[in-house]
Amino acid sequence: MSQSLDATFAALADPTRRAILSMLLEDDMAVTDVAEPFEMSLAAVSKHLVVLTKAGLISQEKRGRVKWCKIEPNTMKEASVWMQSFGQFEELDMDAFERFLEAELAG
Amino acid sequence: MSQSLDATFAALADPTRRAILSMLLEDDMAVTDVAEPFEMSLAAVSKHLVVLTKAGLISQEKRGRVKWCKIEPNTMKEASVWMQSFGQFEELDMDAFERFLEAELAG
DNA sequence: TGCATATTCAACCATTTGGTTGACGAACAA
DNA sequence: TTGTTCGTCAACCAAATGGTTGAATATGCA
Repeated sequence: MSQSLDATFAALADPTRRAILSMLLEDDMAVTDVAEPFEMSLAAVSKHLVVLTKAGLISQEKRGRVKWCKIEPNTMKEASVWMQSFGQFEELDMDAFERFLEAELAG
Repeated sequence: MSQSLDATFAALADPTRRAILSMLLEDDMAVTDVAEPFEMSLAAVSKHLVVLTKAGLISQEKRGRVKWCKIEPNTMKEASVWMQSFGQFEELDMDAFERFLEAELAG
């Protein structure tokens, strides 16, 4: 489902979370492996993953003990297109544009 | 000059600030006029404008008593480019997008 | 001069954010 | 069963965020 731009941009505002997204671009990963390169606790990384999940930027699926994280590109696409619209379609009604995106990307 | 992605995304995470950017797409505006449609104090809007300025998303120029705000599209473009690096997005449904554009721009 | 307008500053407040630690439950392995 | 690994939860903390109000500054105008 389509997440809010608020949550998407807030999630992207943190460098740790952007790094996590870059890592997940390579491949799906378990929570412990996601946390490994960071100099913070596993619990902290786990919280970052919750933020990313709530924003719809990743999804998590538990198989056995292991919770796998994978990128959900649609949400980022929505934000990306919202941003590109500045400068390209300056005359657009942005409210209508947001409604359009929401409808398009929901499907 | 290039601002940090942290600041750019954090600035974009607030709906008031995105609304301000949409308004400034139409035209440059004075601080008081930017604040007018919002149900919050002028000081609060002034703070939002500081955030947008520090992020490089707008610039402000004082002429007489009036401080004019204008969009700086380059910063948003840089963030947009960062997102494009996640280039896994499927293309938007361009037919639907063009129908939307046509409808919007006709009005 | 004296007053109104435009904007910011300063102090304050409640909430959110990003981190910590220790305890916990769930799943595997011996 | 016993122990180990995976991940979250709960409580706590400091700092940042988004808002308020009232005072201050700076410009323009009569």
